[in-house]
Amino acid sequence: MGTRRKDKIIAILGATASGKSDLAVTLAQKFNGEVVSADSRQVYIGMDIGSGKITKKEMKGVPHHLLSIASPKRNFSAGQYQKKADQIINQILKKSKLPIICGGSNFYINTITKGLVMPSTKPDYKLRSKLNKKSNEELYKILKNLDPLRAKNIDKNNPRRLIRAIEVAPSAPLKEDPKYDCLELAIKKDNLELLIKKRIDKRIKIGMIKEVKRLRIGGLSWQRIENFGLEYKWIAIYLQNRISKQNMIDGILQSSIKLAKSQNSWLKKEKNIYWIKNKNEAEKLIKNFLN
RNA sequence: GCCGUGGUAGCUCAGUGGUAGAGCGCUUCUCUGAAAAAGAAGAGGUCGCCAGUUCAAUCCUGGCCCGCGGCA
Repeated sequence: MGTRRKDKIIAILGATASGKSDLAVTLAQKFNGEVVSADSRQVYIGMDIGSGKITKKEMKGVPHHLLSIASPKRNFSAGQYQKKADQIINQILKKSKLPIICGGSNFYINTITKGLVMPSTKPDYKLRSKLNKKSNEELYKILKNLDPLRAKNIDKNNPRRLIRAIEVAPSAPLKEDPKYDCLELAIKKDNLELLIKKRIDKRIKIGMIKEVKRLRIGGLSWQRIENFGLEYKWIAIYLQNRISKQNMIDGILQSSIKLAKSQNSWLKKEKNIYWIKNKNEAEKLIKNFLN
């Protein structure tokens, strides 16, 4: 009575600017795959250049999923991502093709690779904005009444965690239930700083600033745009004449480097990751894995 | 040259006659429906240089060096 063998999928991980998208396309071509993006910004419509979304041309005919699927006016979440990604992955598997998850939002990736079992309570944004006005102490008190157990080991200084805990209270124990057999490959790359620098210039040249203007004209508040971070944040500040263009570029660079570092340190602690330097190493590992 | 003003953490600056502070950055870490988000911890200083006053000077006094503004 063995458990059913799990379906095999691939995940391409790595810091921003490490070359995930290209590698995913190459591997998809070689192994009859389709790419499932795992990026918390690329899910939004109209956020293309600044989020580094792959272009039609760069896809080289390989189907890509979960890009431009949500309005930037609404919040997207890891839970929504998990549901959609599961659907897509199943569809790809039904076609006997190989799902290749590819992206830099490691929390999103974990919802799939680890099969995080999220609390069933959906985010309640009205409640959140109400709770956002309260101090951490007040939030903690509320949580303590609702869910004393959770209150014991929560980070008391983190309003987002407190608010979510109140939202789902009383919470069930945290669980993981992986649905797939996943080979996780992470790209090891030096010189990220230089790559990021070049990338900023290129993106400005092809209209990244206009893209942000368009978002604003499309009805997003500056606050909302700044919340998206990195290029969106700094360009929005620049467009409000709060900083110079050079400060904007410096800001994007600095935040991007910071992001890359935190992505890498997230990946470093994951046990099941294979670190690869190039596509040959990736191909070998995948061949092995699929046999 | 004269008058004024400033020199304190990598950066922008608070501050006090009694063991040196913040914000940002940096390093490390946390994360179970906002994750490019939200948090935690830590490392960084002969407080421009030299002398004086004082039990004690980053702080008061004098000199010097450097930056900035004005006058000539």
